[in-house]
Amino acid sequence: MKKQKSDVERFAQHCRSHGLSVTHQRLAIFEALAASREHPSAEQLHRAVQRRIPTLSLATVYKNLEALKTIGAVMDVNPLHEEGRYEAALPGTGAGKPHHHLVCISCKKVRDLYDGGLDRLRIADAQGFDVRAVRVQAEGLCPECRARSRV
Amino acid sequence: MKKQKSDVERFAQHCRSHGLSVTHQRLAIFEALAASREHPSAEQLHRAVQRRIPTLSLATVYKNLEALKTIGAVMDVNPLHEEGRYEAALPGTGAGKPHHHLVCISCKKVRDLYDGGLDRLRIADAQGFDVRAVRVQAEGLCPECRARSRV
DNA sequence: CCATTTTGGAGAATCATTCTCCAAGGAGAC
DNA sequence: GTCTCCTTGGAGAATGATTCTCCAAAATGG
Repeated sequence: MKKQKSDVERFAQHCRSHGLSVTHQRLAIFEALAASREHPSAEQLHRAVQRRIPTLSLATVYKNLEALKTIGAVMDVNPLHEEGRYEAALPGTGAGKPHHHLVCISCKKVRDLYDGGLDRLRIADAQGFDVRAVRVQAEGLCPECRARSRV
Repeated sequence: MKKQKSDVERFAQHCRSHGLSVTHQRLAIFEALAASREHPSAEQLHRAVQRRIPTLSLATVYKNLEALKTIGAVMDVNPLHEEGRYEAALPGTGAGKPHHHLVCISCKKVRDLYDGGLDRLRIADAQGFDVRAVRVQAEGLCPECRARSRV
């Protein structure tokens, strides 16, 4: 079909214009990701693509996801997945009250964000989920990393 | 000081009422977490508490964080930190437009959430951050997990 | 203080992710 | 198409975070 072709073309151009070659492994990984609405893990993508390319190694999936992230063709669902981060949750600890987070995309620092306006958010279409909490995560560069990147 | 004492008491009661004994390791870990505004990792907490309890093992920190999570005294900053999750980000892939996420706290499934009302959020006090993106994460039980938990 | 559970410490085991090294495959020039 | 050059892929080892196993020590309830 025509539409499919043009998506592949767009991807190929995006890669080439950023200096990445277009291998069939890379293309297959991207196609599998774009076709899924599951926000898959590297392992799930590996399994999916292996049906087409049985020799595909898991390390290749990781290498390609990393490469595609740097050219903006792929995103992490979450910027804080490398190690667990915790906060106290008992009243009196400061974290007892509802709050949100500022996350530095460079150094991964997290700051609390208290903003009454964000506490009244309503989810219009919860798709059958029983929503227990709505968290806002504002992602950007912290003051320290801004200063450092300006040097 | 009086205030300090009462926080410790509150923590001890919370533990006992949930069937957890109150060890000095557990208390020290909670105190270190409550005293920090850094949203520390397990490793950072371990280093902090070791100054008071040099023999404390890292495994103990993990075991206690897990135990305290189940009684609600501690929370993860992020429910998706066990493995990386990805999405395509090129126009035409559906993930190109701004969107938010519904996350199941039980099975960790992620669904896209398109809601124009959430795209206009402004951060009142960005604390010097250069905010690049504001993501809303609605956490709760997905339809499947709701059905399963009702059995 | 005694008996019963729960917990802590040490290190091995596991899981996700990254790295190393070499051979194979793409991209551009002819 | 063919020849280089450089990027990429595959295999498996290495690393880092987290969990498990096993036994001794400490907490709880009487």
